[in-house]
Amino acid sequence: MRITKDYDERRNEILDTAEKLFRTKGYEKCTINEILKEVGIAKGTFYYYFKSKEEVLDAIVSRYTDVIIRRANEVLSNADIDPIEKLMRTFMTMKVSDNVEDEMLDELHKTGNALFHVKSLNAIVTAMAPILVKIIEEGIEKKVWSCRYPLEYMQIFLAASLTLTDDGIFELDADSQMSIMAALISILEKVLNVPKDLFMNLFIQHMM
Amino acid sequence: MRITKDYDERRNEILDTAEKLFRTKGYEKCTINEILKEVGIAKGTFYYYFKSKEEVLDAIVSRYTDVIIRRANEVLSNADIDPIEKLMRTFMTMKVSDNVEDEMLDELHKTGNALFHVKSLNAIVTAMAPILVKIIEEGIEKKVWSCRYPLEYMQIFLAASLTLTDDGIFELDADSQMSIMAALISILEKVLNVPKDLFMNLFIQHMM
DNA sequence: TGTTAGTATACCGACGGTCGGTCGATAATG
DNA sequence: CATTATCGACCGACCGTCGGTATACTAACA
Repeated sequence: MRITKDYDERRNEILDTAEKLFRTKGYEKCTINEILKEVGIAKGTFYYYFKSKEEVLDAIVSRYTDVIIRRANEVLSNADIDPIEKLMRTFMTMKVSDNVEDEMLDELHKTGNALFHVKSLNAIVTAMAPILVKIIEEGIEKKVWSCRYPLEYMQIFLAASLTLTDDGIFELDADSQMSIMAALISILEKVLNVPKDLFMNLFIQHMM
Repeated sequence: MRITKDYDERRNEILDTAEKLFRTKGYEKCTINEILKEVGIAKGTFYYYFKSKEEVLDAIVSRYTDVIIRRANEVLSNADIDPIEKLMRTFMTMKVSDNVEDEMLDELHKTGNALFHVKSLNAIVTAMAPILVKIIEEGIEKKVWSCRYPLEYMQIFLAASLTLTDDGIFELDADSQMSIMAALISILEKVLNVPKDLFMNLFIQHMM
């Protein structure tokens, strides 16, 4: 009758299901009862693992941002690649879907989910900006580029790209999003004082 | 016993009260019953004017964005001032508190209000970007500056500044916010290909 | 021109139903 | 037998509905 499971297993079960439902219905619209029904547990069990609905959202946001941060740090600590390549790869780890998870993340934004957007935006900018700054500083030392406001530029870059490419906030078509990406890259070239189209050409290469 | 009022008067009464409460308690935390109690009306009356709580929020967002858009258009259509001055003034109309309303707007962001942020961000970027583009184009014609991606740069500028200076999303101190403003202005100088610190000096003058 | 019947408009508040969250009981585990 | 995990009835707060009512406006008639 009563099914007991390992703590982590059950917890992830709830997390996976909640994420799937948040993605399809949106956080606000999705009820806890729906999650319970889908997982096949009782109310009490849910609240044994999470103390509120919002805590589940936080956990989901963390799962994603942790992955992004980990990847970025791996790139950062790799001594074999030059700063330019590091910068490109770091941005790539945020956008390119090398697995299914990233597409799911896009879905989560679509459902008009303000809270999710704000939470992940904050988490990513706060954690990513310092990593990017280190790459910028590495490039300054190696005379690859120069930069007046490393931290602020990175914050601006991250905030703008995460906000403008979020389908839950702006419903821009693919062309418009590509134009914005091009503009962002050109800004990056300008603030780092590198030759025009240097990053853009590399970006196109990376996309192939 | 029963107090009847003019339609617009009652509607604004509800709007004013709701805004005050959203500002002090936050949109999510504020209940409709609290609004009713404060205004001194019944449930039915509220729903006679608005079909949902969210519709009230939309109306409040519109009230603010409409003012900003109107001011921006006034600046745009003024033939007596040059593009540089137009650009500065337009940005000023968004940030400088020449009346109390703007401070109230800041409060609304503080309460950790994701939905309000997303709604106003969308409204402002969508409406302001095209106006700014016209100013940019005017400057291009008059050979004041040049610009590769007018629309996209303005979208990026607006999205970044509105997001990063929002106390409800990032809790940055005054110094950090000023640094970001400085970085944003320097980006503006770079994307418009004007001399370094041109806008920055004008900005400082405007602040005096 | 004063009266009244009729209509549109603004307003009321009890009620329904949903949903997030609590809690004491209880089954499995070791 | 103690700890851990699970259960589900229950609670209270809240959003939104609905049938009905008071007030203001209009027009027709005396």
